[in-house]
Order: sequence, then C-alpha cells, then structure tokens
Amino acid sequence: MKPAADAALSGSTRARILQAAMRRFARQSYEATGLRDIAADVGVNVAYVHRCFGSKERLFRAALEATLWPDGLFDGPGDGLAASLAREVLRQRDGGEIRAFDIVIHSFSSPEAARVMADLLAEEFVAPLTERRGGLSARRATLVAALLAGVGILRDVVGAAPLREAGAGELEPALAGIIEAIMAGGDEAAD
Amino acid sequence: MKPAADAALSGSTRARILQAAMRRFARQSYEATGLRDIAADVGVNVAYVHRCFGSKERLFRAALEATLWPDGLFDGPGDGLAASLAREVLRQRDGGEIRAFDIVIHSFSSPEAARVMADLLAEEFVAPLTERRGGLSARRATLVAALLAGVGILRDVVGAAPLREAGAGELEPALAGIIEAIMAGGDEAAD
DNA sequence: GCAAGTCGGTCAACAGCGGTTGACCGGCGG
DNA sequence: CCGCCGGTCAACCGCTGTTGACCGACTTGC
Repeated sequence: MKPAADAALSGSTRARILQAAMRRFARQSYEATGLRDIAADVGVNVAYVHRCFGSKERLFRAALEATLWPDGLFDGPGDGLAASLAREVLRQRDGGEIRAFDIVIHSFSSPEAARVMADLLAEEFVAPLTERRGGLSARRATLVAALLAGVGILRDVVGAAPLREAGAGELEPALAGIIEAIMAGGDEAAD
Repeated sequence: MKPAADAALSGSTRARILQAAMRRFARQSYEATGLRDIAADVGVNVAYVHRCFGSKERLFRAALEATLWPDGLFDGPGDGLAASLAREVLRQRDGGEIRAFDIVIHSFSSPEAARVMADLLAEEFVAPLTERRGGLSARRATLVAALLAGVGILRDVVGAAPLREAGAGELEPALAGIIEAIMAGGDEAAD
C-alpha cells in the first residue's frame, strides 16, 4: 500500500501509529486500549505496532510524551498562569485534537501507566510550574496537579454532572481562583 | 458498613466474598482485580463468586457501597468539615482497614467502575456535603470531590513524591485550607 | 550486474488470562 | 421422596501482549 496521499501529514508509518495511539489513549484507558485497535486504525499488523515500540508500555510513554504541552502551557505571563491552567483543563476538544491531559486522566489506575505518569508529573509539570512561579513549593505545585487531575477525571471520565453542565464560562473563573489560592497559599506554616 | 451485621455475617460465605472484594478493590484497579483472586482469598470457586453477585460490576458496586463512609464522615460539626475531610483523605490505613476512598481512587478509568462512581458521587458525597453546608453549590461540592480524588490518586496510586513524604502533619492543614477556600469561595460571581 | 544485507512490514501462532455459563452434587427441611 | 440451597467442576469463547519465521523492495559492496 502506498501512503502517498497522506504522506505529507503522517509520513512514516511509525508516526501514524503513534498518532493513532495518542487518539486511543486519550479516549479510553490504558487497559481498554488494545494494540490491535491501534493497528487497525492505521491499517497495519499488530506485530508491527509491537515491534515498532518494543512494548505496550513504551508505546504509551511515547504517546504521552508526544502530547505533552504542545503549545508551551507555561510560557505565558506568570500572573495569568492559574487562569490559563484552568482554561486548558476545561477546554473543549474538537475534532482530532489531543491533550496530554486526556491521556493522563483516562489512565490512572493500571500500574504501568501510573509509573510513566509519576515520572512525567515531576519533570513536565511540577518542575516547570515551580520554576515559573518562584517560591512555589513542589508540594503545592503537586496539589495543583491533583486538583486539575481530579477535575478532569470527574468531568470527562466519570461524567459528574455539576462539572459538565453548560457554563464552562462560570466554572473556569472559579477553578482559576482555586488554583490561585493553592499557589498563593502561604497563609499556613511555610511549606 | 453495617456494624453488627458485619461480625454476625462473617460466617456467611457471601459476606466473606464481599469483604475480600473490598480488600482487593481497595488495593488494585477494577480491571486488575480478577474474580478468581477474590474467590481464592475466600477459598471458594470462581463460579460461586459470580453467581452470588450476578456480575463483576455488581460485585464492585456492592463492595463500594459497603465501604461508604463507615464512620459518618459528615456528622461532625459543620465548621470542622474541611479539616475532617482532609484528615480522612490523608489518613494512614493500617492493617485490614478499608476506606471507600481507596476503592474509588484505584478504579477511575474502566467505564464500568466509573458508572458506579458517578451515581455514588452525587448521592453519597455531593448531596450530604451541600446539605451539611448550607448554601454550598453542587458545583463547588464537586470541586471539593475533585481535589480529594486528585490528591488521593496522585498520592496513593501514582505515588507522587511531594504528597507522600513524611509530613502528613504539614500537608493536612494545607489541604484543609484549600478545601475551605473552595467551599467558602463566593468571591467570584455567585455560582 | 549480481550477491548480500537491511528496512518496512505481514502472518500465524502461542500462552495465558478474563468473565461467564450450565451441568452436577451433597445435605437438609417438608 | 421431592426440592431447594450452598457450592463445585469443567469448559467456553474471546481477548490480550508477545514472539519468531518469513517476505518483498531497496540499497550497498564488489
């Protein structure tokens, strides 16, 4: 089969596999996603998917890393950070768009995925956030991550009604306020 | 959990299966927990576990319901609510103790478990919390749930270092403060 | 110009697990 | 004697990640 048509976009089959994996992992859990599903999406054989990435866990890691903050989430002005985090979490995904967040919130549980995420949480979220916001402790940065993760899960995985209903415009400032409160919170003993 | 029935029924094989299920689901994910594991714990045949509860999902639901807030989490004084929620989430489990929380945080993902949890979140957390704390919106109550879920997951499932390290005594007041901030937060437009 | 080797990819199979099912069985009350 | 209850046993069927053998095309070396 000649991939001439979509060559420009996806070029190598490996890249297309990766993108299919990203799409799958962003919509289902790690365990619910089979290598055969991904292979079928791309139109290749299962064996090749496996041989291409070594193992399912490594494919998951690659997919997650490939989605990490494509748009420089932490690049904006420091004082708008809380707002942009809130916006990112509540953002509606349209079409084929894939957020790292979607992958993360669907694959808690499953020890393999958790291992991957523990690494990336520290390197790709806590570190940039504390660096961006001087004086912010790793603990409070992780608490921000916890809030965002919880909101994402309850909203998009569990489907909690109060977080899904219409007014994202109402939810967003509230969430931003809470994030700000967490980051600003030095009102207890310094941590 | 029914306090008296618990001891009395400990003889009943069905009750022992339920308890074994609670233990398993509190330590592994829904998907990672097999009916055969549970059956082996109790010392009965897999088929009986299935026939006893109808399906794996129903067993999960029964196990989760049986662990729900055994000690009346919302019964304390209303103003200490944030603190007691924080304490509950960060509490160290010793021995065979099983919190509903442990089951919940291990089994996000998996659609079957999520379905169960969506029901119970509304009925068993949001409703009591808003009732206990007059004027609290369902949205903010759910945000509290999100924070607690996120903290539990990052701490106990993913194993994020900043939330696990020693000082629970330092983390707890910070968490309580954030919870309080969420519940108190009417500083934005009323929601 | 031809052999050798690598790259991209297929195919079939393995080995093991998962929940679920239906047939069966011993004891016990009526 | 019948029938129900608690429980076992074996099997089914579908799925999983993973493996090794193989293959065609293209590049490289001589």
